[in-house]
Amino acid sequence: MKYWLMKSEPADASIDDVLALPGQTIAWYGVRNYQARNFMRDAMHVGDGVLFYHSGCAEPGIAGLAEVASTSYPDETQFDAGSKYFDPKADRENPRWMLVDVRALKKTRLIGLPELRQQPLLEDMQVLRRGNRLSITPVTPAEWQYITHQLLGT
DNA sequence: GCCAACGTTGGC
DNA sequence: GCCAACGTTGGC
Repeated sequence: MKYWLMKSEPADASIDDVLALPGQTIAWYGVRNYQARNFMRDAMHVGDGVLFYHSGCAEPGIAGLAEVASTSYPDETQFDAGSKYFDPKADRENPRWMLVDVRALKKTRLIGLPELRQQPLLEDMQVLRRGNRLSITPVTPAEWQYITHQLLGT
């Protein structure tokens, strides 16, 4: 059992949007970074815990809890010439971009960046590191425990 | 294999 | 809109 933080722009797919989908599940399309892809392809397992993070918005921070809901499979948008995620170098025999399904479990109160940065226990969290741009980062069990229990009271 | 140019992310 | 950080591309 591993834990992850996954960023989504709420204008694109917010925690509310995903909770409103059938099965509360979304294919995590659009990742075009090899490190993030490798996490989905090689390291994630069904049932892994996910912190659903809102980025690129007025109030960036953790907005909900989710879980990995599938093993990895090819991201269809790489083959779609009409998609902004189209990759001309990808082909079906040799897909370049993989994704997993993510199931939203619940919306939480928003834990913003300032609040996260204020916690000594979270000072090494990857998403808080200077210059971090990775849209998927591993979360340690201690960080997960602290966020879900101390900050969210679950 | 080096590295400059360029594009993107994402907080502020 | 700005800008720091960093990944990718492509010429050499």
